[in-house]
Amino acid sequence: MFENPQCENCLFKSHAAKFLNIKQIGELEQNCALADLKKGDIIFKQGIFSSNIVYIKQGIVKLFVEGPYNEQILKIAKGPSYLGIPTTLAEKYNRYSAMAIDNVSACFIDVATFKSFIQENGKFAYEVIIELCRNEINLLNKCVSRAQKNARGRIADAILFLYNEIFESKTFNIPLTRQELGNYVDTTRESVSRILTEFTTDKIIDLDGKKLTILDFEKLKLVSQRG
DNA sequence: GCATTAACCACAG
DNA sequence: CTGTGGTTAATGC
Repeated sequence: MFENPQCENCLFKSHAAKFLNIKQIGELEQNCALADLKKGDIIFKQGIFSSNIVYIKQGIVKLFVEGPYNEQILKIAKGPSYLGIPTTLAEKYNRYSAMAIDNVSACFIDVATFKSFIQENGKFAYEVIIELCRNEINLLNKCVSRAQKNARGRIADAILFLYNEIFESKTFNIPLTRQELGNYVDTTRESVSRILTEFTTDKIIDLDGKKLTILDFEKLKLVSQRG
């Protein structure tokens, strides 16, 4: 009833997987399972043993940790993207959780198989490293944003991030509640609400519930820098 | 002092 | 789940 996935001709094949040879593709097909997830589905959970690397083919996910008071959103990501490489390769128990915040199509890859590709196939490994590097640079930028910008600047950054990295369109539905957006940019849901209405009255954005349109891109970038 | 910023609380859709 | 108003604390002229 469950067939092995067809990795060779996958429409969402990762950059790294393009370098796998026939034998390795065969191993991947044997050791990987597909899942279609809905908004709100947990992909993996903090504190729980995990033996899979997840590859998101399509869809949007959030990575978060359960902090002492709130859930802290570490990252919003969309497919195609690997998920959980740091926490699965370096740790026994997951250090953070991942949840689908949209419909997601994901592959769960056996970690031993994934490790063997890294050890046997330099080009595959290189592509994986590049993805990890990009993630790290993004996190560094977020550190600076968090430490040195005020709430307006951080929310402007979040809007720019959603535009640049996730939707690539000036109109999109914010995939998070105000509370989650607050947890993402280190502020409260009240401040998010207030600042978004400020941006609306300043004609920087247009807002209708979750539907956001960037009206004044230059001004938004200015707010990102100066708050 | 005075202004700004943002968290916390409460209440209403 | 959101938006808004009041209050309060911290910080910087």
